[in-house]
Amino acid sequence: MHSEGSPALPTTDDRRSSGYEPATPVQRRIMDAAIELFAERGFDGTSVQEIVSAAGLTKGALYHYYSSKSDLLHEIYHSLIRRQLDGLDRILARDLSPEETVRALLLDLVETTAAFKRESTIFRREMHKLSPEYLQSIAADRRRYHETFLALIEKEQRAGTFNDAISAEIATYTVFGMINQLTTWYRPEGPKSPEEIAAALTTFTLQALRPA
Amino acid sequence: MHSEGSPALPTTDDRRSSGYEPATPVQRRIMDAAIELFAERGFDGTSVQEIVSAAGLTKGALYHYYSSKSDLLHEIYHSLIRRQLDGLDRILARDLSPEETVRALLLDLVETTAAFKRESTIFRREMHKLSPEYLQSIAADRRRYHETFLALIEKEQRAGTFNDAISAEIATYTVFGMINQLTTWYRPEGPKSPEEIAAALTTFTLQALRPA
DNA sequence: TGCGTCATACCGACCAGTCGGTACCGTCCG
DNA sequence: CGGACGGTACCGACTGGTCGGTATGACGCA
Repeated sequence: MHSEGSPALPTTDDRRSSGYEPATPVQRRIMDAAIELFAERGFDGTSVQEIVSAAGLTKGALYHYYSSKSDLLHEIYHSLIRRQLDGLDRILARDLSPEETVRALLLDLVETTAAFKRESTIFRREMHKLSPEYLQSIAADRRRYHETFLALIEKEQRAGTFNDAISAEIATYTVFGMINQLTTWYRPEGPKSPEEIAAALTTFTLQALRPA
Repeated sequence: MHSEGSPALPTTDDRRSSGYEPATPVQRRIMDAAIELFAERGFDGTSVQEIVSAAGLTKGALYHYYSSKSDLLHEIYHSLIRRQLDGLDRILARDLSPEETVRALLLDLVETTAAFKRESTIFRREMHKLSPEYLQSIAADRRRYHETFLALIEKEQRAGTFNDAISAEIATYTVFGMINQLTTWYRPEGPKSPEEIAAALTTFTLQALRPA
């Protein structure tokens, strides 16, 4: 159906596969400014001029590296999702017990969300602004995380180590809802460290799932 | 409308407290269009022209009833918050047991969020766009709900009927996070009714808080 | 007749994106 | 060794169009 240049989707030959950082200092400055402003004023509430001014550059520089304003948003989402999926795979590869897997996943989710709070905030607010095809790809990634977590709980319920009177689906939604909500109240300088938050959330979750 | 007769206690100050609806049909049409479009495209992503076109009117009509575009947003927030706080007060007035209070609160939150899904979505995404003074007032309302719920849990923990190994704060954040997350996955035509969702969430929460 | 209600026409500011141009680099030829 | 060459990085003025908001007046009902 696409007869000519369609929006660039993320491809597997990403040259920055060893890291998530932009290639040049100028790109880094642009992304930093964009993340800061998008998190503060929203995507539509931020003008390209504001971004480049904050970065101490001009529009020429931005459009030299990025094809559009949405391109910036795509980059932000992409690097965040990639980071989270990397965490998921890394933890699954460790082949821990279900309980320890839950603990490790929650820790990773909390730490990632805390460390990239602005990006997570943008993602939470502006996900719906993605182009349909891009949204589909991102949604698939998220679903994978969701399904993995759900399957983990359901398996243990069948084995009798988790309480099957609890809806695994609701439990999953609750956990991810809590993670998303983090961006609204977590403060780096606040009294609770990410580790403490993750520990408390894990206790809460495992306590709810503990057999009757 | 619920058949169970709420006595509709007329706590009337001069404002009409019996309903949250705009006074005139034209206002209703404007608000409906605004809610629909804000939920779909975001506040900044929606133009005033689009709102009045969708409502079959012109800008003259909108600016006759509302002072600005932000005013529409304020109205949406205000009626939603008022509805939720009314629910809170109504439930507290029933003086139920703590467990039943939790159950009733969660049911009301889920039902309200489901019934006003678009408004809740807008609220979740665009809260930060409120003017500082308005934000302060809305935040105070939210905090009241939060503090009430938190105090409820802490009181029972001291009484020994809830497990005090659980962080009451994390539990509260988790519950409200789940409610907020509802707007991203709840579908009126979906398999789970608001009542079922509320029941499952209540079970999950009370199970986690059950003494060791 | 007077006022609430709404339409029409319009404004200045600002928008994302473009384009001609420039400064500075390594490279290669003479 | 030097100077022409070409590519990358970036500048900043500009464009067509859209934005939220306003001024003014017509229409109908009390």
